[in-house]
Amino acid sequence: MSARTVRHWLMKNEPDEFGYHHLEQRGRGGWDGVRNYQARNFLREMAIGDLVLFYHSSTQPPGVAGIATVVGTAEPDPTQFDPASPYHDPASDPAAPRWDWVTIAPVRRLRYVTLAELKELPELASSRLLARGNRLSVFPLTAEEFDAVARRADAG
DNA sequence: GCCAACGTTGGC
DNA sequence: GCCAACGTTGGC
Repeated sequence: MSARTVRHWLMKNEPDEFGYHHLEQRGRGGWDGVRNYQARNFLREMAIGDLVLFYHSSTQPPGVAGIATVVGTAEPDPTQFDPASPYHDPASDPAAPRWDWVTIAPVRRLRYVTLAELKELPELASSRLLARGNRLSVFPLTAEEFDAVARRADAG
């Protein structure tokens, strides 16, 4: 038995670009476009079986749409080498790629939990999710934070 | 559309 | 190494 316990994460995306419904349609998907070193380093810490809250940002209202799980660990994000991609990074050396992605798959859709609801959860009061000025698109949650959101969704 | 917050870039 | 300028994020 592995001693490693499942870790919990939150990942943000704009639903118009890649929302939870897209993940459901495709079955699995590479999480491309992360171009922030701190977020990338979190991607590199992810292990298969880790659980992810899939958050919709820059939409009205923002909120958590579902649960996903990591099915593929970090590997080079191909969009960094694609000149046609908005995520193209000409400074990234193919011999030492700068940016990674992970592959995730849906676990279950949640009743949509809006940001306004998240702000009311005492378990999230000190979470990075609600921290002022937090713009990171990938970051860890505690199991307590993750469970509080799932319970809120299930409570209707 | 506005704006606060933050990361990155580049001149020095 | 500093820091001003600039670009991006993301809620409102």
